[in-house]
Parts: sequence; C-alpha cells; structure tokens
Amino acid sequence: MQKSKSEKYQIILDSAGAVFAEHGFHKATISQIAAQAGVADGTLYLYFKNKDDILYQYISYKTEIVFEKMRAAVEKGKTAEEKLRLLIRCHLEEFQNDKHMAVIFQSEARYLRDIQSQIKDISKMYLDLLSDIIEQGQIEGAIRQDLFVGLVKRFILGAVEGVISTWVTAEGRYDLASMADPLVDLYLTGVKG
Amino acid sequence: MQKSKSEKYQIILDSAGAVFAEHGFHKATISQIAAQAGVADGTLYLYFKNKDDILYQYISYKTEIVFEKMRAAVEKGKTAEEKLRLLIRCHLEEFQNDKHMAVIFQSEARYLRDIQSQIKDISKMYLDLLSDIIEQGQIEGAIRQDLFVGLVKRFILGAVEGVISTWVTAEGRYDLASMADPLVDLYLTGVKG
DNA sequence: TTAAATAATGAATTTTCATTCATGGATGAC
DNA sequence: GTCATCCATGAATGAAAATTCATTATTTAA
Repeated sequence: MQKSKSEKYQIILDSAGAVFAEHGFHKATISQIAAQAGVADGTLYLYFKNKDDILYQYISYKTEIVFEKMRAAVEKGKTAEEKLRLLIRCHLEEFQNDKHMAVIFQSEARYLRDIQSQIKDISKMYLDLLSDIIEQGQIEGAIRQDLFVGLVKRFILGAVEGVISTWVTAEGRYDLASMADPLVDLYLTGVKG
Repeated sequence: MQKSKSEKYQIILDSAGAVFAEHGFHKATISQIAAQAGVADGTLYLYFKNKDDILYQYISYKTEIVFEKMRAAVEKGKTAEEKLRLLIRCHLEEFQNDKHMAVIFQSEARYLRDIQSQIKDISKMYLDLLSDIIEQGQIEGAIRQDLFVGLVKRFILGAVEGVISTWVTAEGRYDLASMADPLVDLYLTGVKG
C-alpha cells in the first residue's frame, strides 16, 4: 500500500462511491469496484488496506470537503438567521451535487460508527455549528431563550436529513436546494395557523 | 419451512432482533441467532426461507404492531394538535420500549428497501397519517394554509427520527417519550424569539 | 405399546468473496 | 541496451458463513 494520493487512488475512491451507493457497502464486492475503476482486483490493495479502509477513506475525504464548505458558508452570514439559512442551503446543495455521497452517508452511518469511532463525525461537527448559531441567535434575541438546545439541534438536523432522505429515495428527481428557505421558515415560525 | 406461527417462530424472531440490533444484519450470523434462540442452526430453516427472510419477517411483524398502535393513538385525539401530540408520543414510546426494533429500523432501512420493496413501509404509512392530521389542522385553522405539505410531513418525521437516532446512539440513557411535547411545540411555533 | 408423522439436529457441503502473491510489463537511470 | 525499481495483474488461496440433509429425537394417534 503506497501513500501518495495518486490519480488512481482517486479513481478507485470515486468508483467505490458509485458501487457502495448502488449496492450498499456489504453487498458491494472488491471485484465490482475494481471493474468500475478499470483496474485489477489486486490493485485496490496497493492503495487501500482492505475493504473497510476504502469506506473509511471515502467518508473521511467527503466529510472533510463538505464540512469545510459548511464552515465557509456559515462565515459568510452575519446574523444567526442568515447563518442558519446559509448552512442549510449549503448542506442541501452539497448532497444534491453528490448523490453517491448522500446515499452512503444515509445508509452506512451505523457501520461507520462500528469500524472507526475516531472518524470525524459529520453529525457531531454539524451539531457544533448549530450550537454556535443558536447561541448567537439567543443573544441577538432572534431565537427564544426557553428552549432545550440539545433538542433544537437534533430537531434541525433531523429534519434536513429527513428531507435529503426523501429526495434520495425519490432518485433525486426534484430540486433539493430550493427547499432550504421553506425549511428554515418552518424551523423559525412553525406550522401554527 | 412451515407456516404456523408457533412459539419457536417467535423465539427465533426475537432472538434475531437482539442479534441484528447488536451486530447489524450483515455481520450477524445464523449461528449467533440460533445460539441466542437455543436451537440448532438448521432449525431456523424450518421457520424461515433464509437469512433475508428473517429480517423481512421481523420488520413486517414490528411494523404491523407499531402502526396499529399509532393509528389507535391518533384516533383518541379530537383536534389536529391533539392528534399530532398523541402520534409523536406514541412513536417515541414504542421505540423507547423496544430498543432492538429502534436500532434495526434505524440501521437497516436501506437494505430493507432493497430486498422487499413490497414491504409495508412504516415511513409511508406514517406520512399518510400526518397528511390527514395536517389537512384537518388546516381546515380547523390550527395550521397555516401557505405550506408545502410534502415538506412539512418530511420535516416532522425527520425530526422525530433524528431525536430517536440520538437517543439510540446515547444507548437509550434518557427518557425519550418526555421529548414528545417539547418537540411538538417546536413544530407548531418554531424557535423564533 | 408401537408405528407413523413431525420436528430438530449439527456435521458436511457449497458458495461467496476478501486477500495474497508469483509473474509480467513499464519506466527510467546509467 | 540493460539492470533495477515500481506498478499492475488476476488466478489461486483460505476463511467465513449460509444452506442442506441424512440422522436422531419427539410427539401423536390408534
């Protein structure tokens, strides 16, 4: 197994993403990934320790990219509400633009926790971003004080993930990013008549 | 494979639930399930077609029970808001009372869709219940008219599932059902200050 | 009490794949 | 041109489980 992130490393990683998304990690085989990448089975082992490692590298790589974009998006906002809107929009856009990733994050979350608990957990990082936004909102007076913040965070993240999950199930046939503002409106003002 | 739902059938199903919840479906083995049930490996094949079938039967069985309870809970309410509170509370209570089921629904949702698309999908049934409640609420004036109902339903379900998922990850160390009312408050009035 | 019929067993078989490694080609240094 | 280093190959290997089935135990009915 070599270290340098050569072009072939990337090709294999992308191919693995496609195969994992289609079949799920456990049903996917090394041969399928190798075929998709246009290399021999053994070649995968020059770049990755084993099958688990491929998933692990894939998730680490995607998590890093997405989280950096989210952080950057939030920084562009001034008020808590702006930040929240930017975060949710960024989230939906990134997953819309990378459907394989969306499927894999959704499907393999549990197994991931099993194999590598030291993985940078995107949920955890996301919840931390939300903590800051909510705190700021409460200082600004844009968000109520009498809230159980732990619940609010899960409420927000759960709802976005639910919306993404539906979109994935629908084979990505509609525009996901356009749901960002209506969704934030629901967070803020609820459904009450 | 015999048809009658004998006692042994139930024992195996429950054992499978425990093993699937602990190891995940794919890592769980027939031998583990058989050992947990106190029978020989071959015995499982008298009651189930194969490993996939065990998961399928488990989910069908649990879905039926839970959905019936949810339907009954909703019927006890009069207004849309009452119905929503009862539904969310029922949902959280049922999953709290059957942690194996909670873990399995959360972890294997995707694989299930692969093996049996004709399975009674609990999400779909749930969304239908929500449709009725939202429609009633809009007629009563308790819920705004200017909402994209498809989004609202996913918003509500996603948030409950997110809350359950956090609870599962936390090894069920706190009381889940008590989050029902605060959660519905968030749905209704949002977080705005 | 005994002979069918039924249920359960678990060792043997089969299948499925992840992983290895002996071999062969490509590239570049001299 | 030749040696050495690096990469890639894919058939062979081994391990892990799912599934089968000949055998044994248990139950039923007469």
